[in-house]
Formats: sequence, structure tokens, C-alpha cells
Amino acid sequence: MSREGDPTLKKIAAESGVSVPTVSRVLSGKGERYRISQTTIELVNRIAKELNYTPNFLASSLRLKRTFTLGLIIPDISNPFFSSLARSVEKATRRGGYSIILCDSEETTKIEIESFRLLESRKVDGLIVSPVGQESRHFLAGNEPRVPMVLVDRYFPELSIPFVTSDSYHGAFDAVTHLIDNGHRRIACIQGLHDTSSNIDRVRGYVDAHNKKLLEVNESLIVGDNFGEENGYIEAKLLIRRAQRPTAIFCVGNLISLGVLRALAEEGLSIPQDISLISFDDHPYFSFLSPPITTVAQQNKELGRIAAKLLLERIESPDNHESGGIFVPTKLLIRDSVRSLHGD
Amino acid sequence: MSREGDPTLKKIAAESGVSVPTVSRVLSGKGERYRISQTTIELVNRIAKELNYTPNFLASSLRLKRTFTLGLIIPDISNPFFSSLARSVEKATRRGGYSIILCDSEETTKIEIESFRLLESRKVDGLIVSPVGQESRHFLAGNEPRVPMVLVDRYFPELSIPFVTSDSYHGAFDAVTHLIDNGHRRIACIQGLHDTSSNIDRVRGYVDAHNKKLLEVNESLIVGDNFGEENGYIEAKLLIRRAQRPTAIFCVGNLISLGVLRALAEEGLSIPQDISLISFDDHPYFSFLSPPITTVAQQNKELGRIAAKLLLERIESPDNHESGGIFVPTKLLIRDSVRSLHGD
DNA sequence: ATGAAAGCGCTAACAG
DNA sequence: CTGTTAGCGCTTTCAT
Repeated sequence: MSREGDPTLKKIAAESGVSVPTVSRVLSGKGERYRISQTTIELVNRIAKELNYTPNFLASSLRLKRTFTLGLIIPDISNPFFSSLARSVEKATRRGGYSIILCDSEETTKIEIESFRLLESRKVDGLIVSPVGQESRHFLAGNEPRVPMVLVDRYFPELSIPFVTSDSYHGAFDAVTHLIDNGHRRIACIQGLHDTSSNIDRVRGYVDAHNKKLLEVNESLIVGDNFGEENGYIEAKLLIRRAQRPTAIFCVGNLISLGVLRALAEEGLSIPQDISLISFDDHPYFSFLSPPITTVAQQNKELGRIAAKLLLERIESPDNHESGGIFVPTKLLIRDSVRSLHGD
Repeated sequence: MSREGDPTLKKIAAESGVSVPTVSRVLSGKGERYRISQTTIELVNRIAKELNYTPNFLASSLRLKRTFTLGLIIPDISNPFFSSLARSVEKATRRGGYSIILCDSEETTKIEIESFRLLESRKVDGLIVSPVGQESRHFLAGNEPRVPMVLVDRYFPELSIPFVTSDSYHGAFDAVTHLIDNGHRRIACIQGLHDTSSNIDRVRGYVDAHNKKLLEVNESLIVGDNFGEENGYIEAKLLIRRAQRPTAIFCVGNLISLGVLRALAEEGLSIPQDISLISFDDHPYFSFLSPPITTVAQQNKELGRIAAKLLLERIESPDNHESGGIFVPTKLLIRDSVRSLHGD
């Protein structure tokens, strides 16, 4: 908030007996370029320092039509996947002189829309968003994004908005193949929010892994409907009560796995003796659990860095219209939560 | 970024044949108050909608000297403690119409200072900061904060900046007392960044718990120097190599505990048989580890909510100068990582 | 019930 | 080498 006493260019100009534009030129480092005299430069700089001048970003943004501000909309900053994403985005963009306005959509299209409008109003130079993913109209004017933007994690296959995401399909495919190779045949899949690209791709990987091995997919084993912990908990509770209990569970997100863990612990079932588990999306603690959990690890920091880079490129040169998406490979980290059924 | 075509009040005024101020009054909902005719109000609203008008926050902020923007400076957004804090702050302030600019200081005074200056330049209405904590001058003009602000988690006891923090002292005191009550006498303390209030208070709790029980404190058991995972790892490695190996470790932060866990796992030592562990600051996964880790849980969301509320109060009424701090109680969650030595 | 004028703090174009 | 003028988009007097 600009307080009353805040020094401005005007004040410095008055103090130093030169005009406002001159002060502006000096303080924005363009003194040499405008061939302002050394004496004036030094004078102005001295007075600015004396007065403890702080430039007013607002005013210059208004004038320049450039805010050096980026919006970041993500579904849940408390999810470690998104917080490490946020961290790498913030770090990468700070270097370029940008600040980040953080909006947590709470996995909700309504808040996502509000946030988007807000950020438009705030004239951000660009946007990185991990969309809830069920709706995309609000981002568009016609077929083009309303603002330079890149999507992370989730994307809209039919749209031309550039995106960066883990290769969910192959990640899931590898995970489920690993289960099958270990003799599992009744593999449950606890999925996340329907109609989101990550979910679709991961479930597709699950299905195709079966197909590849010529195994039939039992649709009733594909359950769940969001990326939250509660979803994992409930679905796990239900799964283990079935007459034909699955021998393995594939969770499409780390929070889901957390819920499954809680359910299994409550029921006194142990991993992998009673049931095997693979989680999409690693978590720092997964390797310390007993047993350590086998996961499909994403390269969170890379995702953030790439998204940031892509966005800055688009901002600096709005002509480059390679609107493709980037798929970042995942890595299957085999730990001890999958039991081999071959010994049986 | 304001693009060329963006509709402005001027454009709407032209389209509707009234003056700019009138449009402004209507669109800011002050139509009635200024007794603008119903016809004009409807006309202006219609045109604004047709043109898909978005107000320019920048311009109004400049004029109003009010940005409805808050700065949030935290040491590490990828630490779950801070990310859940960020989430509750964002949520609480969004309701009041504020946006959050996120700055990650990477536990570094240098970046903290840069961020602070940046946010000053951006004329934020207020600041929530979890300071690195070793230096405070940059926040001040004389003895007063340069901007309405509240500290979270870490604070400066000697300064008048209001703060919200967990009651670290009593939390640590309770934890260590719990260890002592279970017969432990050689209790190591792996501490965080020296000279930060949280660290000081937690170590003080550790020491006083000993004093209260008339036990001598072995200074050589107080080790470590930052809140990172690596610190926990290294110090644990060293501790277990000692001739007089400690029977328990008290970690002052959850990342430190994570490092300890890694070290112990590597060395094949098991908790609590070989060594007991208590962590300050709970973590969603702590209850799923084997064994579940006994912790001093903080009320993260409360901390954020209270900080937000405190800050908004200060912004709305800068007169209320109750500059005290608020200590939020912690809760000792007794799980299974502490072994009772009484049976021996 | 509405408009004209002024100005928030800054910068770019033009002039000299 | 520096000043004058103008204007970014908005809101607030002050008129009428």
C-alpha cells in the first residue's frame, strides 16, 4: 500500500532540481543511453537513496501494459505434487523478474473460473494452470486462450493450449504391466476425477496393459471418482469386502494411496502379503513406509521448470505458435509393495 | 496483460453515450447512491456485458492506493507445513477479496530481503511472513514494520511485529517429558536453523524438560543446524555411531525426522526397538509409517487462518495496536515410536 | 442525474 | 543533455 510519505519520482525531481522524466531515466538505468550528465546521474541516485525511494510497480505496469506478474492456478497447494510444482515455477519465474499470484481452486471449477477472471483483471502477463479439467470454455476467447497460458499436469487434448504433463499413459501402463508380470489378475484401479486428462490417460494405461497381455478388463474393478484421500479410503474399504477380493490395487494419485493405506491399516491387512499396491505419483515418505511403496514417480520439478520456460517464451515472443504438448516421462520405482504370485 | 482490444470505461462511455465517471459509478455498483437513472444503469450494464468488460485492477489500485494484494513469504512451499499454511491463508484472504503473491525464500535471508522489497514495490496492502528468522532489520523502518504485517511460525521476540506461532516451548517440553517418563536418559535433540525462534523455543523446551526432572543436559546431544532432511540424515548417522548411543531422538521439524528415518533404515536400526523417535510437527504420513511416529502436532490451518485474520484487521483499522503474539497450543500425538525402557 | 477536471506515479514521444 | 506534453484506466471532488 502506498503510504502518504512514500517518495515518488516527483519528490526526487523536486529535491534535485531536475524534471521527472530525467529522474525516471536515471533510476531505470537508462541514464547512459539518454546521455544524461554524470553529475545529474549521481545527484539523482544520491537523492533517491537518501529518500529511500521504492519504484511503484503499479504505476509503471499501468503505463507499460506489462505487469511482470504471472497467475498460478492449481487444485490443491497442500498436495505435495502441486506444492513442489509451485516451488519450481516460482523459482524459475523469479529469475525472469516475475512474481506469482497463487490461486488454489480447491479442485473446483467454480473457483477456477473466479480465479481466472480475477487474474485477467489483475492483468497478469501469463498463466500457468493445472485445470480441474472438466471444463475449459472459461479459458478461451473463440478457440484461443484469452491470455498467454500453459497447462500443467492436466490438459485439454482437443484444444490448442500448450501443456506440460507426465506421460500418464505409459506410466500407468508400466505399473499395471508390472503387476500382471507378477502374476496378478484381479487388479483394482482406484481412479481420480473423471473426465480429467490425467485420469483418462492413467485408466487407459491400466486397460491397455491388460489388453496387451490379452487379459480381460473387469470394469467393476475400476472404481472411485476423485483424487482425494477419502476416495481411496472408501473404495479400499469396499474392495476388500468383495467376495472376489482383488490381489492388487493401482491408485492413480498419491492422496488416494494414502486413503488406501489408512483403510488397510484399519482392517489389519498388510501389504504386500494380503494385497499389493502401486501408486501413481511418488511421495517423499513412500520409501519409508513399511513396506516401501512401489510407485510411478513424476518429475515434479521438471514439470514446473518446463511450464515456466514455455510460458515465458510465449510471453516474450507471442508469434511462436507451436501449440503442442510436452510429455515428460515417468519412472517406475520398484520397492516392496507388490508381491509376486508366481510362487503360489 | 492488457491487450489492445480490451474494453475500458472510456469505450463503454462512448458506446453508451454517457461520460466515463458515470460508467464508473454504475459498474462499481454505486449507481443507486449517485441516483443515476434506472435507464442509464441498465444501458451501461448491458453494454459492459456485451463488450465483456473486465475492470482494470491496476488502474483502480493506483488511484485508490489500495491493491487488495497480500504478500506471503515462506521459507519452503514444498514443506507440507508451509503448504498447508499457504492454503489456509489463501482461502481465508480470498474471501476478503485479496490475492496472494507467493514468495519462497528458500530458507535464505538474501531472497527474503529481495522478496520484501519486491512486495513493497508492488504495493501490497499487507504481508504474512514466516521469516528465515536470523535477521529482521529489513522489515523495519525505525521500530515499526514498514508495511502492515504479521509473522507466522517464527517471530522476533524483541520486536513489536505481531505474530502467530505454535507454542513450541510447551510442545517440545511435553515431547521430551514423554521420553523421560518412558525411562529415556540419553535423548538427542536434532535442531533446526539456529537463532530462529522456533528452534530456540523447542530447544529450550528440551532443556527445561530435563531440568524439571532434575536431569542434567548433555550439551553434546544437541546437534544439527537446519530444518532440512539432509541435516537429520547426517546427524542421525553420527549419533548412532557414538560409543554412548542415545536411546531416543527428538527432532524439531518433520523434514529432519524424514532424514533420520532414512539414516536409520540404511543402518538397519528399527524404531522403537533400537532407538526411539519423536518429531516436532506432524505429517500426514507419520501415522502410516511402521511404526507410526509419535509427534507434536501443530494446528497448521489454524495458524494460517489466525494470521490472515490478524492481518486483515490491521489493514482495515491501522489504529488497533495490540502488537502481541498469539501462541497456538500443540498436541502430543502418542503413537508407537517411543519405547518404554521401564521393563528393562 | 450527470459531466468536467484533476490526478494516482510512471514512461515514451517529441522537441530543442 | 534535458524538459514538455501526453496518457495508461480509473475514481473523486466539484460543478451544474
